[in-house]
Amino acid sequence: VVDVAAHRDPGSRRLTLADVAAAAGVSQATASRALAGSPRVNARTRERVWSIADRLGFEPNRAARSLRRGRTSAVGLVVPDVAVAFYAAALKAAQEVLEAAGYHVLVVNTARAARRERAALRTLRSHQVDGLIVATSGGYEDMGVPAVFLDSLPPELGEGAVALANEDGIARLVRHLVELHGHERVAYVGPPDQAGPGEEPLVHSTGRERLEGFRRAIGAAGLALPPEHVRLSDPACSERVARALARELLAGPARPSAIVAGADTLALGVLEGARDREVRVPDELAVVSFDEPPYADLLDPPVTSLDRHDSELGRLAAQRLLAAFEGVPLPPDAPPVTRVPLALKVRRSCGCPGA
Amino acid sequence: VVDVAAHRDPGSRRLTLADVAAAAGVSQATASRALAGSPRVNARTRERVWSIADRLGFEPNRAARSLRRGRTSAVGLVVPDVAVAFYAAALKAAQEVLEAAGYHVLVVNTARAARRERAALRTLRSHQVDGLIVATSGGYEDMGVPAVFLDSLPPELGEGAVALANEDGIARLVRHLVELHGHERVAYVGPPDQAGPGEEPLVHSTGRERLEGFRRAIGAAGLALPPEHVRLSDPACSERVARALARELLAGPARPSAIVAGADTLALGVLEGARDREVRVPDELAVVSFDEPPYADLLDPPVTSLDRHDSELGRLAAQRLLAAFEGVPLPPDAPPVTRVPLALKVRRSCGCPGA
DNA sequence: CTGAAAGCGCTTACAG
DNA sequence: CTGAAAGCGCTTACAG
Repeated sequence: VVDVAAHRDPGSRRLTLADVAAAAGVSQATASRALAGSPRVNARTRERVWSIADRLGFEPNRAARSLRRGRTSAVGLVVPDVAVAFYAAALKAAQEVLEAAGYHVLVVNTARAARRERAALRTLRSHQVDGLIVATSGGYEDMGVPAVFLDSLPPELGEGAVALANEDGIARLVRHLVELHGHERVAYVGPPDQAGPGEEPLVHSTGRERLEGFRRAIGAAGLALPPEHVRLSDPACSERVARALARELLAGPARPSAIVAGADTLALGVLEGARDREVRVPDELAVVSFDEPPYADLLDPPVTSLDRHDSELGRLAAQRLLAAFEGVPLPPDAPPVTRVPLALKVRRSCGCPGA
Repeated sequence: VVDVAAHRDPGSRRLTLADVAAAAGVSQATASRALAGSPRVNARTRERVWSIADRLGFEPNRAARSLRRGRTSAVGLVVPDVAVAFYAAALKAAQEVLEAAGYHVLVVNTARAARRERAALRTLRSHQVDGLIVATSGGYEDMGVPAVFLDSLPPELGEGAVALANEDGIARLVRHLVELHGHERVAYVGPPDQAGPGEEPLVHSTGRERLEGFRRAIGAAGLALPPEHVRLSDPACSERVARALARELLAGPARPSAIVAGADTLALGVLEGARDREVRVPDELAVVSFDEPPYADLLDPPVTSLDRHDSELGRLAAQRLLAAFEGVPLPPDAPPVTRVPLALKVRRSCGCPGA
């Protein structure tokens, strides 16, 4: 029923290389070489072919080229949710790098489901993508194609991986609360540390790293950590869940004096939960966030958080993939995961006077 | 230099239909028909081919299929900036609809430059995309492929267009300020009403519609509108520019008592500008926003705005494109542009007591 | 119901 | 420096 061709002007069959070659009075082979900028073609001929192709508005058929070459100049980008600012920013940055190198990008959403991730990967394989950038939700399997991982890491690291300095970042937040503000009852609301039941575990998943970072930092500070002061959210880190968790945390008698949120959406949920309980931030409760919320300065109160490097993550992953394409191996002494360090941006939610 | 093949295991040439056919003991033609679910193949044969293909993990080569069929089952999505929440949400929704219908999506960023948009469109044509969804920045030209427009509209409307009810939305905001709060000096900070110099004009561009909507609503309310009370931002609607514009608006003697922001980022900039001038919102200045800012409830003050329909826009555009693929024309009496109506969400920045 | 064969539009050894 | 020809992996008239 689909009739795309009908949309085109009646006689205007799509232009092919043969048309360009005929118009230029050369063989198709020469036309192909000329357009590819091959040095094995006369400079004048090349100019002529170029100008004719340009005048006619010729664009080579990529399907034909891909079929013939056995590669597509396409890269698949697999993300849990493009509508999340973090992934959108990473995608944009990765795309800029890849497009500049002549690759185009196929984006697929997995909705954080391992099964959908596997389906997405198969689709991308059938597209013959030359490589993958994957923010895995636990469904990654080798497609026989170079893969670079972003943010969340599977057991096997493929051609490389780029992630935030999760442990170190959490430690910074905890130290600020403890060393500067003297908090002793610090609770945590963070992303879950494992995939859903029945899904592959993420050995170095972001959630686990942040959670372990928190435990370690609290331990290093010599503080007690009652189990009920550690709360994990749903995988999407939804504000709604964090709000409920914060309400629970603030209900008991051993109420924390500070909360570390393991993601910006969780921090926003915590602020709402505090408001629900009429607990004033920062006077009665300090709140700090791993990721910077959008417009952190305009929030009530402005939220102290680590700075964001979403774009940098995307850019680095793309660069790593391009390096893999060119056969540059990971240096043997290089750490398997490139870690992007994070700095603290102090605002008012922690109790500091703010900017 | 690129050697993707080297990544694959030595002997494991990628599986082809011929392999499946051989394993099933049928011809390639029969295997093809079986996998396509053609009724013109014996049910038992079909089952056998299916199970073998499944066991082998066969995925047909899309480049070959596209080349043969003359269509790709790919749709191009052209947006100014995927990292902007509005486009990210629209993209996600469009993608869900298109993937469910067997299409995949190529996303291209234009960075709001008409020239980059033209380049993107040519790339997509060379991909032989079957259709386009375009949030144009003024560079659209017909590629001989069905196109549906999203949010911003070019002179010629292609197969259809989906946009927000811009005029009506602005009118709602103005009426709320005037009729409920009695404002008489209402200023406007909005997106620009035309493309940059030297670029094609956008006849129905979002910026122009909102601006005209504002002028009309102020006129309908019988209020004066000094020219200096209308300020247009940069095309990206950056917070920084809006902040400067708000500072200017609030400096003069004829200071407005209310500001309508034509986009959420502009509203946030206006809040910052007011803070810079130590003008309290909403006590000394009411602020309302066209789009809802992220976490509007947590801002200081919570921002009164129209509700968002980003996903709906994407979904509708995708559905319209699928209809065009199936040859469903726009009904002759249908308006050329589907308008999504917007409702007011009252919070505190307008002067209302809030929720 | 099944198969042999042509052909989609490129690129690239292979000759010259 | 240029051309004729093969072939990438599918799908689909055309025969049977």
